[in-house]
Amino acid sequence: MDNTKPELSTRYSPAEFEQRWYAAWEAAGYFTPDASSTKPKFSIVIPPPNVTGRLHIGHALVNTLIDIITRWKRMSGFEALFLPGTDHAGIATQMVVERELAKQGLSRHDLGRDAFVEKVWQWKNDHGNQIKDQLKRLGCSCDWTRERFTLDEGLSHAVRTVFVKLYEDGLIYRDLAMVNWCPRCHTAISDLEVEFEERDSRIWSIEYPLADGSASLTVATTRPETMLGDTAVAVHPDDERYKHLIGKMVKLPLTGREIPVVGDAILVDPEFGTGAVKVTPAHDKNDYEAGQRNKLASIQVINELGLMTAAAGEAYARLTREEARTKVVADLEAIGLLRDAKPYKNSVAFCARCSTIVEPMVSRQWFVKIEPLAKPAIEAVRDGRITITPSSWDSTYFNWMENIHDWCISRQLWWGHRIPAFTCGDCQHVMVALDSPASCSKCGSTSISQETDVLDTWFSSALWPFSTMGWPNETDDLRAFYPTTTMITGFDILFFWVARMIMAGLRFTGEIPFSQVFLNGLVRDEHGQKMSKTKGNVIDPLEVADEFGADAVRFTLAILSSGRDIPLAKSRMQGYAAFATKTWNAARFAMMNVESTLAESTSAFDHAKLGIVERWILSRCNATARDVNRSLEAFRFDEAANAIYQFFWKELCDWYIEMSKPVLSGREGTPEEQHRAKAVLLTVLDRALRLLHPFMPFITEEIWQKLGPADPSIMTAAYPKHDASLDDAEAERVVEIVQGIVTTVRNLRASRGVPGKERLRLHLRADGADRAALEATAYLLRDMAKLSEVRFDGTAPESAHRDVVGGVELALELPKIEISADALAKIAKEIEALEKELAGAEGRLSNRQFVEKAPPQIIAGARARRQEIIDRLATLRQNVAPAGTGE
RNA sequence: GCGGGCUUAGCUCAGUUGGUUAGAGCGUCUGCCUUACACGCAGAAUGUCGGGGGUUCGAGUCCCUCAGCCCGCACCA
Repeated sequence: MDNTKPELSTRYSPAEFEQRWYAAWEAAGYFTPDASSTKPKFSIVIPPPNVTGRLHIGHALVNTLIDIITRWKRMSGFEALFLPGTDHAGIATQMVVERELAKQGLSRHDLGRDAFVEKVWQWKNDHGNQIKDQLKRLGCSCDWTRERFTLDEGLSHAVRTVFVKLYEDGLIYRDLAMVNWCPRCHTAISDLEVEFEERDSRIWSIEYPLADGSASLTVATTRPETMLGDTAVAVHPDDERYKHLIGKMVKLPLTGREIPVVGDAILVDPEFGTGAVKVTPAHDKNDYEAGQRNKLASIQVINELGLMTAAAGEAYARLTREEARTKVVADLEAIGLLRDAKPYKNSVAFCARCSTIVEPMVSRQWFVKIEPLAKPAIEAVRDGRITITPSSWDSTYFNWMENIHDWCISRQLWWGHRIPAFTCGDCQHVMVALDSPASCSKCGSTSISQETDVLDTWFSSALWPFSTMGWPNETDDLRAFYPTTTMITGFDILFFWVARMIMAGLRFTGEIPFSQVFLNGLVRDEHGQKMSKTKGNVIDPLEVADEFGADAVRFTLAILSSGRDIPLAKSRMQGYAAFATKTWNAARFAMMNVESTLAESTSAFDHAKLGIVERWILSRCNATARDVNRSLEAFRFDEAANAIYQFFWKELCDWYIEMSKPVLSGREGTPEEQHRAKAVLLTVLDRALRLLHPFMPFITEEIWQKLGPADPSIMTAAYPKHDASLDDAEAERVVEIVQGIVTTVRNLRASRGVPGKERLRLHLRADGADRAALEATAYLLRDMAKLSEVRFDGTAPESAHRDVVGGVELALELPKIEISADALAKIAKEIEALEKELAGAEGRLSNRQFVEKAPPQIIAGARARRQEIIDRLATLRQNVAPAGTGE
């Protein structure tokens, strides 16, 4: 009770305190959990963003949700770890640096491998902190002392360890295979990194004459340029039209090469097209397999850069695929062998990274034999050790895992984990080991060279939950925080990342990497369109954080986060910035009224002596704590945020603060009551701020600190939990009646156009406890409904307007203002609706089946409702009856 | 082809194990500067819950079916 009352500035200006609080929290070490703590552990690892990237709204969403859960757990008594870090993102990062080099007219080959890699590291050191600063700006409570990078020495060691183990277990093999090749990235990519898109194209029919000139076969293709590499024509072995041709030779147009007609029941569907298929084993997956079956030659006519090779013929060599296509079609037409070129829709494979058309290419690559890894990973989800939320993703997960293909893990890049395979220069013996062997284990030669390929970035990401904790070493962190508790990430990387982490975790740590997976939706614009720079509908999280405050951005993302698509608009953020302002102003009001600090006043009131309004708000606050905790348990961020929003704004501000004003100002009640009201106001504000803190960390800390708390920071204060002893059904029931009466009177005033300053007289009829409670709170009715007096003596005049609220009959004396036609029509409409409902209720209650089968409480509810309708109809009819004829 | 999802107020979405009276935010309309807040207060309007059928005493909720939209996987001569 000093005279230095805490104060908040009159305006909410998040820029004044958000960054200040982040720095203070970090400096105080609040983000850094203690692995040796005896508290229960909660841990979550960040989905590592690309180290060269900038934070986009999708990152903001995921990390906000992670931070909400982490802060909530931390306040709920857990030793909580939010482990941050970044991903080296092989292709993307290499591309960025190559683009930089290109500006100087250089390619990576001009620098050489070592110098180029050094250049990328330099780039990483110069630009890799951007994401970090952006996460800080959003308030993410990451433990920066544990920050990791997928190319750190520790994580690289984990990658090599895993590679060696898988190799030794026979789960990694190197083989010649048809892979997806990106001519632009100049590397193989995995099936997942290929995106298919429907394109309007053509299907060309080409005539292939038999070598003996006796006849010809017509084949169809969507890629005429590949005909230069055809090594056979296939027909179905049972096809009566063609079976006699099997074994004969065809003269391949434009090249003059003779190729055989083969029978292949797998490749050819006799119903499709002409029933004859050209076979290009070097450039088509199915043709490659058919080539193996039929022992066909393979002629590579397209090279690693997507250019036609010498084998395609001098006329076509060095043309691009597109140029070759045009020329082949023209040349065929010129010699009269092009039958037709019909418009055709087909799905084209693009590189997910650079959108170049992928070229199927045969090359020697490293693969992971995935089925043995997938099986236990399927089990872990099937038996519930890992839960996926929303659960509708289960079947997608199973569907993919059960039909999984071997994973191509080698990339022809320079930036990444170089594959720890070593080849003897003399005997070609291949050794896979953590470190470079000094000599060949077979022939003793010291001429050893390491594999030049690097690993798919996702190979290292798959280890992230344990490699970041120090695995394969038995570290304190690994013991304390692994398995992690929760994984939150976008559903788009369920296969890329989540599934692979589960497989890797089970295989190498023998444990699930996390027990809960929450898959969040994808942020779209307000019309559901994907955000993209070209469309110009991108919302930059940093920009909006500056405009509305990081708290508003976080709250908006949380409250919109349900669903697969998250339609985001700046106007929504503006709306929740208004909520922050509301919070600020409510706190200002409280501070103008309270007389003690939070530290002094906690539980400084005797609950038994509290008035009904105080009991009510404490009960509501308690129910909100229950709802918020329950929603967060279920990852229903939208429900949780909404529960706080509704409680804070509607119940706390619109009702409780208004209802407490008469007592707080001293107009009503005793000094003791005033004292208690102040204590309750402070208590409820404190609890509300704590509930809100995970969503809006900055504003809650700024306000809370001004309240003179006992704890050093709200982020380490206890999160409110439901306390059954604070549930007060009776207070809630009574206050609901009070609210109902106030609302009814306000309604009538508005619909009758009663001027705001005119005070009206209200008559109430209630029994026993209700009457006592209403008499005790009559001052509230007077205040909030602008009444001159509230009477309980049954002296309401005939002309008064009647209504029933929660069993309490009310009669309002209205001035002689004609009921408007609108108001009358409204009442008539309501009567009509009630009559309809009454008929329904009566029909139901007189239905024997309903009475026999429905549960008792439903029947009781129906009876109560029927009575309510009857009462209400009576009052409504009375109100519209001409004066004097009413009963 | 296989698998999954969506269709609820003008817009964007909630709606737990079926319980009859379908909610929120934003927007719209009306009246208010009431001593925390006009980024505010009070009040109001709006839904054949995509169409049809079924199960049930009772369906937005379960089943079937039709239509439209979306996503993933596979295939595409």
